[in-house]
Formats: sequence, C-alpha cells, structure tokens
Amino acid sequence: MSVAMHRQASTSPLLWKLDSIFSLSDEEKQALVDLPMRIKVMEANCDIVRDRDKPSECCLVLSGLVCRYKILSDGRRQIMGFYIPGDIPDLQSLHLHVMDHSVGTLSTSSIALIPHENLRDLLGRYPNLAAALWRDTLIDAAIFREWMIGLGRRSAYQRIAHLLCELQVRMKAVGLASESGYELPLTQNELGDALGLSTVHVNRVLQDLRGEGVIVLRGGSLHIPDWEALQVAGDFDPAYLHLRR
Amino acid sequence: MSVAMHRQASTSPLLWKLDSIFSLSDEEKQALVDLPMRIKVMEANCDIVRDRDKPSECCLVLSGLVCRYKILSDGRRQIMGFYIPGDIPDLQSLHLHVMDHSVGTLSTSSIALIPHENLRDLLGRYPNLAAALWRDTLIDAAIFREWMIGLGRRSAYQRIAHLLCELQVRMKAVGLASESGYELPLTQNELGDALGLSTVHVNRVLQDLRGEGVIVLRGGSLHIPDWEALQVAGDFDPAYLHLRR
DNA sequence: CGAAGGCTTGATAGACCTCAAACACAGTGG
DNA sequence: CCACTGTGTTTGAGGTCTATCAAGCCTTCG
Repeated sequence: MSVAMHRQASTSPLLWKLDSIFSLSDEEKQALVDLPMRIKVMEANCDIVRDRDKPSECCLVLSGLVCRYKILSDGRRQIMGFYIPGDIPDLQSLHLHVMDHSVGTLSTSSIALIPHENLRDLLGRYPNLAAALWRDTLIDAAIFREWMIGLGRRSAYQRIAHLLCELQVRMKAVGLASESGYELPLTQNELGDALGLSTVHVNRVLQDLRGEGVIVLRGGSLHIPDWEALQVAGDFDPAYLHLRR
Repeated sequence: MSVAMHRQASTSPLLWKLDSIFSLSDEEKQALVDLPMRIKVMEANCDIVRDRDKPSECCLVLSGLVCRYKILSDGRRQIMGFYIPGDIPDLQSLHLHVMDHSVGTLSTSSIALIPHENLRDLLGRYPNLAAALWRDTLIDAAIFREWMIGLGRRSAYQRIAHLLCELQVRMKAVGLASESGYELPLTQNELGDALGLSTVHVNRVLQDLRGEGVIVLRGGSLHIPDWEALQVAGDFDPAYLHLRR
C-alpha cells in the first residue's frame, strides 16, 4: 500500500464523521488527508493521554473503542464519553493545555497522533475546517449535557437504553452500525462506570431489557430487534447529536 | 453617559472573564467593546432562548444569574449550568443552529444580545479572539464533565459543596465574590434541579453543612467561614476551570 | 486443567425520593 | 393595620431504587 493510500485509509473515518456534521470542500478534505500523523495500535485498557498531561498532539480514533474518564480521589471511576472511529477525543487539548481527565482504550484500537502545530497551521489556513472542528467540540459538549440529564434525572433502565441508542446513531453515522445493531465491546463494569451505576445493577437492568425483547446483547455484539421500542425505553431524541439530514 | 462609556460598561464583564482565561491585546479588547449589542433587562424566570429555537444572536450576561436547562418529557427539569456576568451561555449557537435546550434567567438580569453576523465577522478578523471564545466553550464543556462526575459518583453532600466551591471560584474570577462568599439567589428547588436531587433532600443536606459550620447561607447570600473545609467537603479541585494563574 | 475475568444471583443496607403538612416571610389589598 | 396570598423552607413518615457484600457460575485461554 502506498503512503498516499495509507493516509487516505487513515483519515477516512474522520472524513466520514465530519461529513455527518459539516459540509467540506474537496480541497479541505484533501488538506485533512495530507495531515502528517503517526499511527499507533494499542491494546485494550491503555491510556492515550492522562490526567494532568500536557499533550502536544491530538489523537484521532481509527478503529476500536476509546473512552474519556476520570479517577476520583476515592478510586472510583467515572467514564465521561465513548469515542468511535472518526472522533478526536482530545481535540480540546489544542486550547486547553493541561488535561483534566484521561483518555484510554476500551478495546484494541488504532490511533492516529496529529501534532498540534500541524493542526493549528491547517486551521489557520482553512477557516472552514476550524469551524468544522469547533462544531465538533460543541457537539461533544452537547453529548455531555445529555449524559448529565441521564445521570441526574433518568432511571438506570432509561440510562442504559439511552446510551445504546446514542451509540447506534453515532455508529451508523460513520458506517459502523447496520440498521439493527453494532459491535459493543464493553463490560458491564464499564457500562456502570459510564452511567453512574454498580455492575450488579447494570446486570439486572440488562436482563430486564433482554427479557422484554428490546435488545439482544451477547459477546460484545448488540442487536436491536425493535428500534422504536429502544428509543421509547431510553426517552431518546437524537436532536442533541446535531447530525445533518 | 456616552454611548462609548455605555458600551464599555456593558462589555466589561466579558473582558474580565476572558482575561481570566486568555491573554488578549488592547486592540482585540477594543474590538470586543465595539461590538454592536442590544441590552435587555429581564425579570427572574424568563427564557432567553428556548429548546428548538434557531437564534440569530448570542446573549452575554451583564448582571444577574442565568441557567441552562432542559425540561424532560415527564416535566422534570435538569439544570445544566449556571452563568454569571461575563459568560455567553449560548455561544454554541454560532455553530449549532438549533438549540437542544433552553437558557433562562434565575434572578433579574441584564443581557446583551450580539448578532451572530457581527460576532462571526469579528472572529474572522481576529483569529486570537476566535481562539479565546473556542477556549471558553471548551471550558464550558469541562464544567459539564465535572458536573457529570458529581451526578454520577458523588453524594448529595459532596455535590452541593462542590457546586458552592465552583461558583466561589468563578465569581471571584470576575470580581463578584469576596474572599469568603458571594450572592447566590437560588432556591433550594433550583439547586436540586441542578444537582439531580429533590428539594427536600437539598434542604436536609444544607442543614448538615450549616450545622457543621462549613457554610452560612441565608437570604440569597452565601458566606464561607472555612474555604478549606468546603473544598474538602466537595472534593473540589479547580483545575477543570482552566483559569490562568 | 487451572486460572482469570466477566456474568449472574441472593440477601441486606442505605441514600434519596415522595407525599403531606406545617411554618416563615414578603408583598398585596381592603 | 391586618388578614390574605404566594413562594420558599422545614419537618416527619414511609417507600423505592440502587449500592454493597458475598458467593457461585460460565467462558476463554494459556
């Protein structure tokens, strides 16, 4: 595979993702493809950047599943977001120089590292790309807000259903979900850390959802027989994802 | 008062605030002061923008207290952030064209409305201002994340203490808090809606905090006799606010 | 086959919610 | 001046959701 093709293959999840939220010209897309980046394959459960780090590059997820999390002083963990191919979970480090949380892999993942200076240079030359990435960080924030609603006001049952809906829509937007499901390599413990629940309770609620035939979750693979029902169960409205179309 | 002075007075909370998170030149500050804006005084409990609106201007808080919130399908409310003078709670509407939540006043407030087109024009001419405001939205997102941690993993006691700490630091950064307290015109019901708690439980926990001498909260005014103790009670670390100094 | 990690189940406990009512206080109007 | 009203605070009692602890089970993998 040529370097050019390799690059094309690397950035294509990002192109897919940006295309789902913003309209870019061919020139702008090409500029993204031309970005220098270092590709790195990482095992599950490795940190990409850590709390208090001062990163000098951003990480773009190419494959696998990544999360943003923080360990509290008493050792418990809160996961604050899941990141899929096309996402740049630490884009914020461009303007926030010290990390206030960590980012790590949940499954074997391949990651592209893009130096800040190259990204900054690019955004200076292409204001439209800067707008696209600003918009991306704002959608990230919208997702945080939606999670706050879940953590603050929704039951465990709704929270789990809501998360499964969100990932279905986001996965679909980058071509990683079929009409009725996707790969979800998460343990029940990790789900609990994201939703503010204990592992035991996650297990019980998943059984309810399975029992009602709303989901089929087995071996890291989620099947959704009745998308309508899952949305109702999670009180889900995809407006906050701000997808085009 | 001349128009120029009026403008100066209007934008000064914004200058204070941006100064606390970013370094701006005098020319850039002047450009902000020169922004055209419409000033509006609003009663408590009025909406500034509503869920599903498509605003064509941003609102800058000049005085008072404003919040970001969403009403769920069952009628309950989740407050997702408090905004004080100098904040632009709907800055995101520059790039996210449909609101996915509402913004409204909590006390009598004065608000400056700045048309998107003028703001966009300004950011095009001053890339450094664009960076400052992008950074501001990223800090907003960092605050969402911290609230997620609270909602997901902290006890009611910690959550309340943490919020009071956050507001002390933010108020102080714009000159609205003394060393030991600030005006907090919030009802216990509003606190509950922000923290995912019932009014009754907020009341009980506040009594605990008062009983321990950690806070004195009366008539919309918060006094903090022991700042150290409050930080410990809330497991508070201001790093996520990304203030300079 | 044994070990490790994840899943499942049961029993008990606690944090927080809901309902209901009383209380405090400021503003209003006769 | 004093009832009257409305909003916010406080208190009590009972209930529920979810956590914690503890153990057994299942699958994968070396």
